Amino acid sequence: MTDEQFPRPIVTVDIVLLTLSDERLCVALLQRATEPFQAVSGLIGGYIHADEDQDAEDAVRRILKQKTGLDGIFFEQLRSFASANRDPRGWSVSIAYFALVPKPVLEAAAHTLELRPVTEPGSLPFDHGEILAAAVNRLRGKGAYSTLPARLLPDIFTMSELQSIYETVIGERLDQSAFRRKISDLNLLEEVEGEKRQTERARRPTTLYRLKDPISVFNRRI
Amino acid sequence: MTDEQFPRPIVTVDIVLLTLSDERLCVALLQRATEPFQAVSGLIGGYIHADEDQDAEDAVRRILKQKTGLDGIFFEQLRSFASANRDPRGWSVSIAYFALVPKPVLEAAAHTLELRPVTEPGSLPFDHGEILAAAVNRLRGKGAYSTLPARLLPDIFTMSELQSIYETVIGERLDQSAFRRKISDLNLLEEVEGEKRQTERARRPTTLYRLKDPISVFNRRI
DNA sequence: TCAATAGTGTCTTTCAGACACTATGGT
DNA sequence: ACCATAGTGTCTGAAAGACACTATTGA
Repeated sequence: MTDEQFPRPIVTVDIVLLTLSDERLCVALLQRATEPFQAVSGLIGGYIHADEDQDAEDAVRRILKQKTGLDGIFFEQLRSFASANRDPRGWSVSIAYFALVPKPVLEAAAHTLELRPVTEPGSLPFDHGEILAAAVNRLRGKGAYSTLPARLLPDIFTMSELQSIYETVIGERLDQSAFRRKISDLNLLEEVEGEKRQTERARRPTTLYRLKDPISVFNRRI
Repeated sequence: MTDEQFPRPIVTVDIVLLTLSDERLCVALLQRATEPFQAVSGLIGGYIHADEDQDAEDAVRRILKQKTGLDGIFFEQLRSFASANRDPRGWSVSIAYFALVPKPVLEAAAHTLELRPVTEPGSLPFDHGEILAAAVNRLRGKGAYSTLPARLLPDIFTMSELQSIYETVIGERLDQSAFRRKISDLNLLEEVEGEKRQTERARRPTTLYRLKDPISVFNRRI
């Protein structure tokens, strides 16, 4: 830090907003209003506003609110992407975040978002394809060792729904018995009183659960 | 990304350079040449030079070379720290990296670095304390599931040295038998011909090993 | 009673931890 | 012969996977 005669790079925040639609992991995209890549769908992003944002997380919250209407959803920093050529406007830094939202919450709040399966995201502007891939990787990796995947469900859910979401995130089938045993050993959930059966075509009523802690990380793989 | 009338933040790169000294994990600090915090020891860092650096990793390599003389050592991105008040000069972004270097390599190349145990780093400028803590956390967390800790050893090492470094990084004693079994199951190492006993006071000669791959990540905990 | 999912019991295998044991070679 | 470290064998207990089993209730 010896010299400050260098041009400052552009700094933006980009958010990989993930949700579950039809048992598939999907990314929410927004059509760009301005150049470059005007009218192309890309990650939700924006400049940091030095006057209103105290830190990068503030910028994420503001941008999510402004551009999607969402508020109070889970997000965490992924990493930054910084290079001379990722943006045609010049040297730029994107501080990338990934966010998880239950589909119903997304539908209630969101403006006009486009959902695409993460496996076939189509062509994305800038290096958004790479950022998306990094987010999915992170979710898959951390998903097996944390309650992260539960952030894709509503606050209250059944054990089957939880298992199903883990299967989707991790990408493999899990044994029902072992799954319940592990979840129960880890003591992550609490029962919700007034059990009732959800929408499904099941006959037998299902116990409902909620997370004790917003987010838990553990050693053993689910 | 709608508007570009906002002042651009300062963007720097900061490197948490870790090594092992006396069985303790230490961070290498550099005395700052300029304000703010002139003459205070802090992380190795610098501005991105938009003209010479193609990306952030280029900046890391350049800064490491210029400020420490080190070349070709392991580093990876940690995360970014971005806020209005982390730097008295204004809104700033630090893309933080952590790097691992064997002590002999550090001593051979380094200019005037100061080594401090990560457990007692003293008072650091900016939010460098927080960045250091994040780096140590990452190393501890990832260390048990990868060959990362081996980057603190020379290319060729004994099984005992490897075990010892894992113990230091993870922060707990490991059973010798189980350790060797796991390492051998994972098939990470290859024997080096011409076994010889190293410096120690051991009587029996020791087999020497090197890593097959620069870095490996695995599922099971060491 | 049947369909359909909820939820449990138990066997087997795998693996980590503990710990005692053997091996080697300089002094 | 002895010491200090290198390196191995084996027992035990915990947990994972496989899979069959029972439970509940609307239709």
